Amino acid sequence: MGLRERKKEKTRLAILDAALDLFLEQGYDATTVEQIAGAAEVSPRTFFRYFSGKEHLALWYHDYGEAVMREALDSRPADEPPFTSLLHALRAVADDIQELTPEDAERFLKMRKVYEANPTLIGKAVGRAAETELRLVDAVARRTGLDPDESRLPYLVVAFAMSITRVGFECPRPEVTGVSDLAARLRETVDLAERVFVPGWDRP
Amino acid sequence: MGLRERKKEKTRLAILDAALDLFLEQGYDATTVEQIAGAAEVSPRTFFRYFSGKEHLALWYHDYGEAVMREALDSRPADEPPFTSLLHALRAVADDIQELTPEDAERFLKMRKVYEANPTLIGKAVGRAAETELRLVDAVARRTGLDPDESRLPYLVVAFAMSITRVGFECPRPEVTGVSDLAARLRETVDLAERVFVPGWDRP
DNA sequence: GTAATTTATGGCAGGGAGTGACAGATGACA
DNA sequence: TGTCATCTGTCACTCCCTGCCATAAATTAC
Repeated sequence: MGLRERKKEKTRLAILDAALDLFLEQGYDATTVEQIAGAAEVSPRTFFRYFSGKEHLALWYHDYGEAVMREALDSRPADEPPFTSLLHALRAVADDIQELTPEDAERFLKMRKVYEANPTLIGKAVGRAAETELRLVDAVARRTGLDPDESRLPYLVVAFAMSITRVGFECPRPEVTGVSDLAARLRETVDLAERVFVPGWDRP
Repeated sequence: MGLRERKKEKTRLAILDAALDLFLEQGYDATTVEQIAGAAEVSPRTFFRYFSGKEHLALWYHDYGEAVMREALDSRPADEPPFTSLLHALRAVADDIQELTPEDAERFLKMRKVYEANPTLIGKAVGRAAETELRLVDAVARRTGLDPDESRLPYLVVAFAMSITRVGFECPRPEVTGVSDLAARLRETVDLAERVFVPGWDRP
């Protein structure tokens, strides 16, 4: 990796960390881009080159989570029922969270606190998740050979899987003290949900 | 109803209709609040007194839908399993859509077209739905006597029900030509979903 | 090592969203 | 009719975000 790329990564993290600290200190809404940029020692204009906006910061781990999930999905056998595949993908996400570097884990937990203090952010995150859903529907449709214009099954399968994700992540209590807690809760929710569907419901 | 209230309702609808037409004409993003206010013959400042922003316009029917759903939920027997109650509430929403006045039905369908042309709007709508979810979780927790801090069941029940709603409304094809189509599809999705859960899964 | 090229950064200008404050207009009501 | 409450428009302001251009830094070629 060249000096240029390393520098970019450093600024990206500087902005992210500055933002997280400011959010926790004085609240998400009360924090301006100008402040974040100032704390990270870049110009506001540069901030927008790294992040599309304040919201983008808050959704930082979503894009990563989606990538993990889609990779995991691709690695499942093609003839597996899609819901089963998605649940495995969710477990892969849980595993991945646990393997975050200490720095990333700290960022992750800080962001979680920001979410707890700003319920409207949850809405934005869920909105972002809706876009992920559309891509997953495509993936599931391709895997099953179903046409999403004809069958509502791919939509349902994905929507249910995302519900499980959301419930696993969102529930504020009991309090989460580390990424392991969170991973455990996600796994637990997957286990719980696994038992409530009639076997084979997700087969075309 | 006094003259004052009638006038307010008229302005509200004037703004809404002006916005819908502009959205369809030149796109949601390209339409400014100033234009909407101008077309509705009010000042921009007044626009913001009626709607918190452009987004609020797009979520106009959500608040109403939530109200319908919660009323329907309240009217179900308290000892009914919560998921069953929610599915009945969804059917109530479907019934309600069908009974919209022709004017409201037209607005509803126009808004749907705007959504189709602006996928990011779906995300915002889903985000709003997330707030609805939290309120429904409370309602379900109260009905079942479950503590949402202890059991993840209320969350799951509500999240699954909302998934069904979303799938029913969102799926763009086959094309929807009237509110009856939409109501039918919602009912259809509820019927489909009803069969995929193991009986009694939602009982504490 | 130096020159040429690519790429990141900062500053500036400007549009659009959204809000608070105040003055004037208009319906409500005695 | 006169008083009161409420709605409306104007103004000024902050913040978000983008396009544009000049500068500075890293990369590559020579």
